[in-house]
Formats: sequence, structure tokens, C-alpha cells
Amino acid sequence: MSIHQIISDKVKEAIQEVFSVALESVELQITRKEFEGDITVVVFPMLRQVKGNPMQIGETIGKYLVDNVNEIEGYNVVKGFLNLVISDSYYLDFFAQIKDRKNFGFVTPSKDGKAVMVEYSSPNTNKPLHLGHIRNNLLGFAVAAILKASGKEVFKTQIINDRGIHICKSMIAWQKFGNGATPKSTGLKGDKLVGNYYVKFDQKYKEQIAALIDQGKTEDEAKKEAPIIVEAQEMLRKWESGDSEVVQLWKTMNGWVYEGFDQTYKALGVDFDSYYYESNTYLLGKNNIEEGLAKGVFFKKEDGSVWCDLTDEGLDEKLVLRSDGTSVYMTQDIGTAIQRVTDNPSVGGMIYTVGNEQDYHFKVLFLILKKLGYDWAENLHHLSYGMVDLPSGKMKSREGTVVDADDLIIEMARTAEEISQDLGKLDGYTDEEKAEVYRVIGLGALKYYILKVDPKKRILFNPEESVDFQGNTGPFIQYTYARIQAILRKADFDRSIIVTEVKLDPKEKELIKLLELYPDVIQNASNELSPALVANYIYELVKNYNSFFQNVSIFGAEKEEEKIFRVQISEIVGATIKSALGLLGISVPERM
RNA sequence: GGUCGCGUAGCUCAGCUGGAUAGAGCAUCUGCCUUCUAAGCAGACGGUCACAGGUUCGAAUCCUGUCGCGAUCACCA
Repeated sequence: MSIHQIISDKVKEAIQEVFSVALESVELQITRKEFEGDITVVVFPMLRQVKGNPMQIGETIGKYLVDNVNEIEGYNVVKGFLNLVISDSYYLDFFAQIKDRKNFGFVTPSKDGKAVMVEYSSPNTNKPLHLGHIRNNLLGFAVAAILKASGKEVFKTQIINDRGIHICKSMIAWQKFGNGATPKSTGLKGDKLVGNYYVKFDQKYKEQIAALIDQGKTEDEAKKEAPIIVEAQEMLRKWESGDSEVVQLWKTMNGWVYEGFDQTYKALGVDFDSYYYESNTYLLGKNNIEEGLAKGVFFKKEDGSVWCDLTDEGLDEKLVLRSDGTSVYMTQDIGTAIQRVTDNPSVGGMIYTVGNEQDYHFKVLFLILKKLGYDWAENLHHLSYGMVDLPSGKMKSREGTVVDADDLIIEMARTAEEISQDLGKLDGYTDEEKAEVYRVIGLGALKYYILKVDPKKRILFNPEESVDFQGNTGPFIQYTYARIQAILRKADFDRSIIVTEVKLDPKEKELIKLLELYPDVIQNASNELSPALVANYIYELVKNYNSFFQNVSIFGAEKEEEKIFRVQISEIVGATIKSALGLLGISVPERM
């Protein structure tokens, strides 16, 4: 039983005994550093049930606790706050329990529980991944890892937008201007090559629109009549009718893109358990619309279009099938969601990692799925995140004002290299080893920078100066880990000894208190789907460790037991940093 | 216009279901490398928590309104 639970129970007992009142709940918090004590009972909320002076009530409870709880050594009351001093032996016991535990903080998954499907990434196959995708990928990957750590079975998946007019745009431009260029012939990454033709299309399209407007057309007319867009639409029709030439070109170009994406995913360190392709799913959902009609969830208008009435929920009517019987985005998403649960029957909920511009879409989608009566529809979450903006404004891939994912990853490693070389700490490493460390640091900086902020908030990303290596950053945390490894390399004595009696330094006590919180942090982060909670926890831990590291002599401890204990603390803090960073997809270097 | 989100130090961000004097980093300034990695530590400076009301023992946190920024309201995806 945790100390918090014990205190909570005993406070209730005390109130019952002295005031004959059954307390509903007890509010505890960690004692602020400026006061003496470890855990604080807040007396104020009790005033609702217990009449009296908060100071006196605090005194009464404090006395009772010291008399009746071994772990509590003393107390003091400040205003309505009862500060309790917890004995060293409690923390030593706790430490002995977690000292050798592998995966401390992680809950072992239960087989009978329902699985969660996490969708993320979901790119279009007409252009390379950019900074916005990076945020998406990092969030999705981290949330999946955190859910796993909290004991759930997790499937990572993505749906690839591999069809539609935007894909045909790249294809048309390649056909017209590509001269048979391939990734091999140009040396370009496949997704980059295809992306170039998407940009090329847009240039040509704009030229043609301008020319048509000069000829006296209105802008709307020009946009519809420009030859290149007409050709793209024709190509989409051919694709849909299965024209073998178009399909072949489509397969070839998508193949290039996938190779490129694989490299980027690998560089980012993310992966997937399954892939869904829109070309296979875009016709899904129509049957479900039929079912919905039969159930009365949907209704048909005179023109044959099918709608869902959501006015009771304060929303609008939503179209789910066009009057010509073809699907819309919503139709596909309904169908795909149902398909995914059919494919993976253990799935009891899904998380969609998609930008906040689609908040409304997912609100509607979830409502419709609930109305259709699926039990898993109760556990659907839109992991909504804010845009990543640049100082220059919004990123637009058609205009080429994007920060390319691959470029950024390389750039980060280069920055890490520059800083590292100035410090000269990796002397004696081979070039390959150094390059690997730079890569890990650069990536760590990028990932941490993006994950530490609340997903809901938009990020202003300044490529030149945004990524720091000091303070609340990935490299600062990695650095602490590397330093701990240096201590462990030097500590060539037996560390398996269980230390039972040693006077805890306040900084040591702080560290153990923080470690105690780790399982709760994982649990909370999984409930709120927020890697930022984990990130801020690691920072807190690392800051405390650094203060300990700098101010408490480890090898120069007075007694042998103290020395061993301090090394053990370093070891477990290191292990916790590593596992917590792992939840964010960040690796740690042994030396840096 | 309706709906949703955001607004905390010069900048970038924390602040859990309301709790003690609102916390970090960057930037500026002051100390600390002959012992474990100074990518560090200790400290100083810096706040009308957008604004105005309300709820109560207590509000950055909850409610209402106002302002600012963003997103969204397609038989697009």
C-alpha cells in the first residue's frame, strides 16, 4: 500500500474517532520545498464536514498520525496545511523494492483487456513528409508507447491517401514534364521526386489560369477549364475505371513514394503494425449507410442523398452519401472504422492522430458511429493537435514553403555535431560512433522540442534558432543520462547490496519521491493522451538529479553504504530517464 | 455570424480533479571546473496569469461576458 493511501485512510480514521464524522475524501499534496515535511494534508476541504478551526483540526490529526503510523515521524501545521514528515526508512524500503525492478512504472498488459488502435501519420502519396507530419508521427508513436506502458495492447496503424485528384496531379505532371525520370536516374528519394511534380503541376496550373483570365475568362471558369486540370480529372476517371496504363503508372509512382516514406519513418524511428490504403477503402461504408438507413439513424432526401440528423446534439445535418450514390469522406471513415474492428476483433477503442482542423469531422464521425450502436464507439478519441507554423507563416507544400522532414532531421544532427565538436567530449570515438551520437542527439532535440508542448497548442517553429541544447531540452536530458553512465562505469563495486540504514540527504529524498510518482505519471499521460506530461516529468526528475549530482558527493561519501546508495540512486534515475524517454521515442547515448 | 481551441515573465513553455509567496529554460547580470562529463550547478533580475464580472474560506485553474489569435462550418479530402 502506498504511503498516500495509508495517510488517507488514517486521516479518515482520526476524524471518525475524534469528531465522529465519516470523511468523504482526503486531499494530499507533496509538501512545498519551503516547508518542513514530505506530504501535506490540506485541512480546508474538511471544513465542509467538520466544524472547527483548521489549525486545531490539523494539530489533532497530526498528533493522531504520529501516534498511529510508523512511517510518520513528525508534523507541523501552517494555516490549514498539515505537513507530515515521513521517515527515511519508508523511502529506503520503497527504494529497495524498485531498485532491481526491470520496467519500473510499466504495467504488464493483461491479455483479456481490449486493445486500442492508434492511427497516425496518414500521409498523401503526392509529396514528401514535412514538419507537420513529424508532429503527427511523434505524437502518435509516443501515445501508443504510453498506452502500452499503461498495460494496454496497442495496434499502430495508418491509412495512406494513395488515390484522388491530388495524386493524379503529380502523375500528369510527371507524364508531361518528367522525361521518364526515376529515383534511380535522378538520385532523388522517391517521395521527393514525386513531390517535385506536384509542385510542377501547380506552377503550370497557375500559368494556365492566368492565361485564360487574360483571354477574358472569369477566375472560376479558368480554374475549371485549364487544360492540365482537365487532364488530371480525366486521369482520375481512368484510374477509377481501372485503365491499365494509368493504374500501372500509379503503382510505379506510389512505389517510389513508399520507398521514400520508409526511409523517413526509419530515420524518425516510428513504425506501424498495419497499413490501410485508401484505394482499398474508399468504396467502404456504403453498406453501413444502408444499415443505418434501416435502423433509422440516417434519412434519405428527395434527391436520393443520405443524411444524418445531428441537430439534437447541437450540430447540423451531415451528408453521408451523395445524391448520385457515391461516397464522401465521412462515408469512407465510417466504413474504415468498422472494417478495422472487423479485422482486429480485440480492438475496443481507437485513437485518431489528426490535426485540429478536423475537430468537427471527428466529432461527427464518433457521434454517427455511436448512433449506429457499436460498443467500441464509446472509446473513440481524436488526438487533436495544433498546426506547426513557421515564422514566415503557414507551410504550403504547393508553394514549397515547407520544412522537409528529412532535411530537418539531417540539419538537427549537424547542429548537434557543431556543438559537440566545440565541446570536444567525444575524442577517442570513431567517426561512425560520433555520427551515431550526433544523430541520436539531434533527433532527441527535435522530438523533445515537439513533444514537450501540449498537443492542443500550435507550435511556432523557428528552424534557425528553435532548437536549443540547454534547459528543458532533449540533449540536456540525454546528457544527464550519459553522465550517469560515466558514474556507473567508474563504480566497479557490488551494487546489489540492499542499503537499509542511511541518513537520507534532502536531495536524495526528493529523487525517491519523484520516482514514486513515475507510475502515476504514465497512467495520467495515457488517460490524457499527452506525451507532454511525461516530458515534463522527466525534466523535473533530471533537474533534481543534476542538483543532487552537483551538490552531493557520490564517491566521496563518508560511509561505504552511502556511496553505494548514491550510486544506486544514480542507476535507477538513469534507468527511469531511459524508459521515460523511450516512451517519447527518444534514445539515449552512453556517452556524449 | 455559429461552433471549437488558445491567450501565464522580453522570448519558448510548465502549472494534475480550485489550495500555501504563480514555476522552469532562453536572454541579461553574479558566483562555481586540481575529485564523479561546466551541454552543468548556485543565485539575482523579470508577472495586473488578455480584460471585466461571478461562484467561496480560497481562483491562473470553475461559470458568464468582452477583446485578440487560430481552426472549422462543401454533394473536397
